[in-house]
Amino acid sequence: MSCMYPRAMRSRPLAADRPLAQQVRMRLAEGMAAGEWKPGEALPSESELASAFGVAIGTIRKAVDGLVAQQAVVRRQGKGTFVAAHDPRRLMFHFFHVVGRDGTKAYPEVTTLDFRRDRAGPADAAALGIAPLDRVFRIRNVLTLGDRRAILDDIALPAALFPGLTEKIFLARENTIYHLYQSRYGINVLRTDERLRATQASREEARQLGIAEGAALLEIRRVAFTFRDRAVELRLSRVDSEHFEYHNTLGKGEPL
Amino acid sequence: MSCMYPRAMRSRPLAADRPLAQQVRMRLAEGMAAGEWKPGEALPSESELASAFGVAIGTIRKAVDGLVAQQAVVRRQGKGTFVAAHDPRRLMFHFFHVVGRDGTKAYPEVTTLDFRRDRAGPADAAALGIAPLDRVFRIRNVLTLGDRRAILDDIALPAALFPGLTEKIFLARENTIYHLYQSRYGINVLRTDERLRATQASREEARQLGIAEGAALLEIRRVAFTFRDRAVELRLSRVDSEHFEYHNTLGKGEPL
DNA sequence: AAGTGGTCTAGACCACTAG
DNA sequence: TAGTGGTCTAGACCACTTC
Repeated sequence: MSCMYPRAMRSRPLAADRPLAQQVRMRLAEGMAAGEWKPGEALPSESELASAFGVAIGTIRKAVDGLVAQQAVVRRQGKGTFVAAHDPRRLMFHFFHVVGRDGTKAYPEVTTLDFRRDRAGPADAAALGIAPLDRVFRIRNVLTLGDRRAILDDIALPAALFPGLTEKIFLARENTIYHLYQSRYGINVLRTDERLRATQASREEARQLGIAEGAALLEIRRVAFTFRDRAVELRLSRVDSEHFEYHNTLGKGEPL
Repeated sequence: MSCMYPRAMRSRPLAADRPLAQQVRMRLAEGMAAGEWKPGEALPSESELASAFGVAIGTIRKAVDGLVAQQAVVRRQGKGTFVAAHDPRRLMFHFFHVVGRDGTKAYPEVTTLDFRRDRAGPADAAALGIAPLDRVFRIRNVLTLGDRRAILDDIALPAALFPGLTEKIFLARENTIYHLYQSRYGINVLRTDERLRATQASREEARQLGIAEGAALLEIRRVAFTFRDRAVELRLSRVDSEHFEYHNTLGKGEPL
């Protein structure tokens, strides 16, 4: 006698034809994007999710595996599964690849030089996936690593994603800018796209970084994305290449 | 009545206490590192592996999942699981991140300027994990992208990993240098570590790249690793940053 | 003791590939 | 048609956390 093969959710209308686990993963991702579970909060337990979605617990586990691989959630044995929060290690992985040439790996200290409201130019709009003339916030920061000015950052944020943001709120943030994105706006950066090139310091750049005009600068143009590949930040970084470098490891996974 | 819980391999001596799936993955990785299955060849089928290792097929699948994530193997439905080969897409992912500033994404054409036997200096030795004065091969290449010289490469290879390599063999290679590593020496690059900084072209660099002395150069110092995190190549690249840039995406995984 | 994630098993059916 | 990987189920036991 053959076994029943109960296909849960078989009556779901929009269920595409993707594997169940992927469908579950997308539904969970949407929930996080919509703020149903905020960064740091716990998702329902796997058995709860299994009965809620009407699938086997193994399918839930596979779905969550995908979210873990994306670093969208973190599992803690005996406690639960939590929406990823920006602990320092996560920051290091996703955002901060600049290290001292001598091997130093300090966390940067940020000083904000300027904060203003503006409208997007054509290049900003293309990078951020918004319309030209849409509102943006522009921020200029200097990042210090170990008592030395290392990086000059120009950041552009689509104002639509950061309702009510003001210079006061921005400057009053407790931790990093990513904590702000996350805690106040529930925005979690999942992917970044970076383009690097070499330039030479302009007079103004040299002054603000405390280096010589014409010194070698490493320029990084980065776009950060959240759920649904929505761009949340455009950042132009200029790194003092005399004392710092960009470090990148490809092909991770556990050893062997 | 409770179910039996047959723990296969329970008598294995060195079986550490790692999960079964990880043990299986490591055994498979060792087999590939030892050349038991060479790049492009098929592994035994999952059911064969399951009975060979004495574990459930689901455990084999989990082990292979890990190898797939590492890009050490590729699955093909209906055909089998194959040791990764250096198709162009894989190359693009692991090795080649330089693109035209206008968005061009061509494959590079390589011209070898020099090939010689030498001994490792202290810096080479440290990067490659070998002893100073160990034998190395040194190669200088110029890479051309779309009719323009783009990159000047200085490569150092530990001679111990490339027995019998000669300039003649090196120059007679059909495809890329990675095809050579793979087809002749069974070496598969799984991980790379890259450090980038900005410099200015020396007189010789300028001459060999056909650019102006003092022009902005993007310098990439890369170490490539194979199984067991063994370093197989040290490469110093200098990129014409006027016309090209380095492109990097972090946090992949399927969308959403 | 109860609840959570972590690992493993056993076996079903599906989809693709080849002879 | 036979064999391969791809998906899903159902349920066992293990390890960690909290009360």
